[in-house]
Amino acid sequence: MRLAGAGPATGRGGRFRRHRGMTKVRFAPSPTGHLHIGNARVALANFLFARRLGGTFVLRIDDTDPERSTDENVSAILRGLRWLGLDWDEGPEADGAFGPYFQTQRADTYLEALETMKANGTAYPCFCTSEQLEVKRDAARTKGGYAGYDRTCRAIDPQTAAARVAAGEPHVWRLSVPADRAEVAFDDAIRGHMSFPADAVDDFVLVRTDGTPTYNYATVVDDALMEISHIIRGDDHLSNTPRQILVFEALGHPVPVFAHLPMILGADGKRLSKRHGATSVEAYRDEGYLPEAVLNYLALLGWSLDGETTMISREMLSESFSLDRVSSNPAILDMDKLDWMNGVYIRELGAEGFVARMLPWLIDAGLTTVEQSEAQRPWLLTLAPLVSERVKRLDEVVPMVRFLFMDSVDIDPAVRAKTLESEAAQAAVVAARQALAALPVFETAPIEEALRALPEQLGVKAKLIFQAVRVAVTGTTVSPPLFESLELLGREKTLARLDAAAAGVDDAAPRP
RNA sequence: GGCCCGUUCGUCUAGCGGUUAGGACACCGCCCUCUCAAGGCGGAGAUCACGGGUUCGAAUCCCGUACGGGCUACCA
Repeated sequence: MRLAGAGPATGRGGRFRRHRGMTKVRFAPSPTGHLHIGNARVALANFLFARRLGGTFVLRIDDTDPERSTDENVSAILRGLRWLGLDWDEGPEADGAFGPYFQTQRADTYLEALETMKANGTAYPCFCTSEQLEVKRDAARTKGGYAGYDRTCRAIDPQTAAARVAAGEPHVWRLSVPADRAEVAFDDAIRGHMSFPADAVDDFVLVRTDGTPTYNYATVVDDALMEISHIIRGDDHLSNTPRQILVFEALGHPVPVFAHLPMILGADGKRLSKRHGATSVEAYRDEGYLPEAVLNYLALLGWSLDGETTMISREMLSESFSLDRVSSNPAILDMDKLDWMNGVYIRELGAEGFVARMLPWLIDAGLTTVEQSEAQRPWLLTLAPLVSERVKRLDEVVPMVRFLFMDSVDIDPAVRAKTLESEAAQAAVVAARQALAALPVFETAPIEEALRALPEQLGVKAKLIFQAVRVAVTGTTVSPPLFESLELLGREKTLARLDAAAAGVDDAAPRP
């Protein structure tokens, strides 16, 4: 493989200096309005690679399409990255001596680089119109293998071409693929040796008629000027790599190391899209996933530490991530496993941590307020372990604890019929009410003691009694542990609900 | 069409010439148990896409085929 030194003469490539053995990677999303989960994984790989090697992680916004580059679209990307804790060393809202970090603000840079390529003959003007090209393309395709632009304008002699350009004739600038080049090859850090026939690379457009750069051109100019040492990206860019290598060489810049990550697919094996569920990182946040869980899960998608270890913290990842353990086949997002992992992280939060995470959800649901929660703090800390053990996602918390915050509960008629309307259940509710009313202190241990005495007293199965009380008090057949729940609810509400459960049945189905 | 990439339990993966093909999620059963979870124990689940080679020996190396994916734009 030819490196810069052996490449075309640079003429005046002074700005394209060699990177000095420093590890420097970049994540360069286009501002689509959200951070896609697949992109997040690319960002994570770059972040971890940089951390592992003590290198620099650059965030660059590849917004060659100014339409999309709104403040909101950009900040959505930044929010997503920050939520995951992927801090960048250089880029928007960070320091960096290589900015600006928005392609829309680097127009002059691309034109300047083009001068280098004009001077060393690696770029030439093309006057073909889009319509002409389309005709040519169709003709070539129906005939067989299409091999890109037919290089018509490359044959125009330089003086003539320069004159036409000077005369203001509309034109684009194309890369001149070296005629003597047989192949373009490189060693991918993940997939090994890659080789492409040079004639599979066409003289693609570098700069459009309107003077704006194309992606494959702009990104190379930026990677070169920002001294990126390793380009870690999705394998949808694998086929673009030979094109980009040729531009690096034309600019007289060393070619970075490439690493192409496999893509993430939906459950049906197709490219991930909306119908597969959440695709944006913020959607995962809104569904109650913890950033540390998403991060851990994402890291394991296409990468493994040893094939055994699954729970890996960000810190541990930063110490152990390596490209040679990235697999090269695409991975399907398994929401079940993500849910499981999220549950593990939730359980590891501890009471304090869990309260901190669930509080915004409670407030959002209108169950409490910031002010109230201060006073409720000890109560919330008691509640935390009862709930954290039973949820996989934070969005499950509100439905599970709602009964604790309401004045009364609604009971589904079918559930009521099944658990509360039998005579035994009615007797149990009444007996439980009496026993609980008589307790000197309304705490879990005495509550449990009182209720456990009931089965023998009444000659009824414990499960029937507990289930009746549970439904009466929580409104559902599934709830956090009963005795603890009653303490958290408090005597007053508990007794009121037991009364209502008895009365409710009487109203609905008066006994003879 | 052309050029590239990929293919180990349903899913994520370990494996890098000799293993009873290992682990995790999901699934099933048992235990624990006031429901649901969590936890513990056990189980089922992969002719390593297929066909040829190379080799004493192949999931591992080579070549084909099939299937999936990407690129092939004055999109990124």
